[in-house]
Amino acid sequence: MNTTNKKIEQRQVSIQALLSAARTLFVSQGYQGTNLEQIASNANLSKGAVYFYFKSKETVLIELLKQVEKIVVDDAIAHIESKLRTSPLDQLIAYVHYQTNLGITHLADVLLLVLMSLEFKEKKSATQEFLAQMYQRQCDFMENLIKEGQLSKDFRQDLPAKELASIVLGAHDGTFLAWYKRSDVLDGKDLARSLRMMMIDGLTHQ
Amino acid sequence: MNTTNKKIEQRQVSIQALLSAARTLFVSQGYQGTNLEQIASNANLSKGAVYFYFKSKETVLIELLKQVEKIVVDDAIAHIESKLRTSPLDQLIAYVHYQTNLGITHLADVLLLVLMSLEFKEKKSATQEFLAQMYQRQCDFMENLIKEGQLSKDFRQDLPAKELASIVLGAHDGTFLAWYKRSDVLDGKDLARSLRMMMIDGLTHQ
Amino acid sequence: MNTTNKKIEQRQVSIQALLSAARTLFVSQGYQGTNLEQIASNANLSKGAVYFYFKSKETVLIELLKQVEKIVVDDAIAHIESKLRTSPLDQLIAYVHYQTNLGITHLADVLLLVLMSLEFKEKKSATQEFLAQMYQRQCDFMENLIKEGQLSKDFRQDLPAKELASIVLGAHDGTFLAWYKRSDVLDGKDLARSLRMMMIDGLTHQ
Amino acid sequence: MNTTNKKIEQRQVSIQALLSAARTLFVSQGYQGTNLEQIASNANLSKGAVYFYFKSKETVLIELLKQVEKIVVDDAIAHIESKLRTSPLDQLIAYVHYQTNLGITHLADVLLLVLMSLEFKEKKSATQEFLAQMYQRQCDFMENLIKEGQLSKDFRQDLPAKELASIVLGAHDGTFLAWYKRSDVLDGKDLARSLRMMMIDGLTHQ
DNA sequence: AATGAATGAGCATTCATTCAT
DNA sequence: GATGAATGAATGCTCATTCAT
Repeated sequence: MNTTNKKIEQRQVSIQALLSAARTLFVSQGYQGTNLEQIASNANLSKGAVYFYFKSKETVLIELLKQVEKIVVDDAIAHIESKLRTSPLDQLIAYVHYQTNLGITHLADVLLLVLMSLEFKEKKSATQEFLAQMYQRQCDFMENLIKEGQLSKDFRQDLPAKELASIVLGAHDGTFLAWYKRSDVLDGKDLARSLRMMMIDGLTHQ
Repeated sequence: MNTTNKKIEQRQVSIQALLSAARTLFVSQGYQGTNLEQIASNANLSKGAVYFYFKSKETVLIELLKQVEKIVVDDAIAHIESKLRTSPLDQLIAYVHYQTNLGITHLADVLLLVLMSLEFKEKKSATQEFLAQMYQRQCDFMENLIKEGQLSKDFRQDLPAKELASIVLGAHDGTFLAWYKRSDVLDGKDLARSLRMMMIDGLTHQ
Repeated sequence: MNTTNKKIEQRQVSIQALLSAARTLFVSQGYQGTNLEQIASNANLSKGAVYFYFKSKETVLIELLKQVEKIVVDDAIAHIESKLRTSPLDQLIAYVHYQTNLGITHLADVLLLVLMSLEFKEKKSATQEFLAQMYQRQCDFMENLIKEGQLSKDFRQDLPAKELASIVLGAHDGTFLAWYKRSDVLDGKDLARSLRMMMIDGLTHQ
Repeated sequence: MNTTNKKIEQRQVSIQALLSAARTLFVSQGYQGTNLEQIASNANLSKGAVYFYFKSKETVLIELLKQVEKIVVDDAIAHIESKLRTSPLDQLIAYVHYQTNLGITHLADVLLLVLMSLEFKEKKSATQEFLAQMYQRQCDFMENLIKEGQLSKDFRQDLPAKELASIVLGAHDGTFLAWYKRSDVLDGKDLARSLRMMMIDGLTHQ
């Protein structure tokens, strides 16, 4: 391996160390509650290094959110859309499985998304716009899925799709937060299974 | 009205103005994102006045949370317990009605509770302890209610009560957050009704 | 007693309570380290009352210092001058007795003088000027006394009067401060006697 | 000189500039009377720089006091103990010489010690404890020296050692303060000589 | 005679950001 | 590629002072 490659590799190591430190800290302390000194030192680097790799503190967050969007939105949608031939109910089941599974495999990413949405809710900024778009995509996707399910009579028709979609997404977010608050007394598998069944049975109730 | 009464009244006016301003700002910008200058000037007072009435910024929040606890926890539990003779299902219905109704009559209070819980999650402080106790009470209450409903066969028995309780509470919180994020496109009544039915049908599914 | 007299009496009671509280606090915490709230509440009054009786915080101090000047300077000098016919040595003995005695009967006053002199040393203000004049009077008095004693051969002539005067005054001040710092382990009577003898024997050494 | 050395040197320059500015200001205005802005700008730096080098305002003071302890206590004691074979009288003479000399070579340090002792007298803090220990060491050292001198009959035995020690130390402190108050009219050499002789003759008086 | 309410300037401290090296 | 030094704006909080009652 030549010098340039080594450098590029080192670059990636440092960037990943910084992003990883930032994710952990943003989730546990919030964006405002985390300072650059903490991010840098948790990555065994200096504050200056953060500015070598990122334009600002907010850029670090946006970079993280780009990674999260891929996992939580892009891949989720792709995963379901790979099953287009199946019924809306099967698609919903696949979606809910996918999402509850993320709570196990990518908890920090999911929480980061939920928490940053709230922290940047009313703060005009690049981050806010990025998050709003991401949320909109999730809502649209879920609303469409529910609408199809209502047309196919898989799902209940007595409640409007838009509101049902918000509840499905909101219940997921709320459950992740509950899991985060009380992971000491809750069982992750049971929680995931309970959420899935509550959502599916709730939506298919006639 | 005598002089003393006028002063007491003025006191209450100022305190309420400050608390009200603080609630609005804490909900929209977060606790850390709000500074005392904003609270004071939104109440048409100076920063110094805040310290005349409250020991610290955190005391303002705790005072608000005490009010919220009464509305969201004490009154809710009292409301349900006034119906002790009724079936667990009826009690759950009453609870869910009560809570969804709060989203209309006391949205800011409910949101304050949810948001502060997250912001203070890992911050050792009086606030954190206060919030943790409040949340514990809610969880215990809901878990007991669900256990009773499972015993009486009102509710499904295939999922554990503790996790179901977390989902009911989490779904409420998540839905309030969704409502806050997208109140422009959602219909409050529909959302409340959808949440109630999803929860009740989800829990009573056999 | 008529109403007016009662009022005048009440006035004096409040003023004395404030001055007394202020003296104690200024001595133990310094002028800057004491706030008006403490003075007022230690006198069972409100902050506003202080401003009813005094123009400002500094006025409170100046009022106290006027009382102190009478005791520590005026009365001391008068006391010695009542013995004008006696020898300079006897006058010095009388002075030193008087001053060490003040450490027992009026410790707070003496300390207030010493401490405020230091705290206002380089702060241009009415207080500073007042203190400087008081100190000047003490120095002049002592220097003259020593000069006379040197002329009468009561005192040593190998050291200049001005510097000796500063040492006598400084030793007193320093000893009062030492007493204040370590009154738990020192014996007041012994300390006073030791200081008197060190000063007298030191000055009369030939 | 390499880069690292330059940085280390720059570091020391800035730290010393800050400490020096702080010493001057603390002595002339007191600790409370000095704000960080003054310290920083007197060192041609910004307020932030103070916090780059010191944890807090109080840390700046403690750092200064550590330097002072070395000069005023450690070195003084070491200086006398290097003469252990000599008589207590000679040791006292050496001590008094050493201390009066400090008034010329390290006036600011000596004054800082005296003034901060008073300002922190009743303020529970790290500084207070540090100062109390330093003062205790001085008292113990002087008391022992006087006791030995009393045993060897070098010093008077009619007064207790503990109180005599307090007077020697107190007289020094008081004289330094007098010198600071009136250096314009006093002669430093004469003052130092007068203090030395007053102390020695006062202690050896039989 | 005295108080409670309110102000506003001042202060210690934090922190994102810049920059020379 | 990365750091240490330094900045300056922002913030929670204190406190002397004012004033209506």
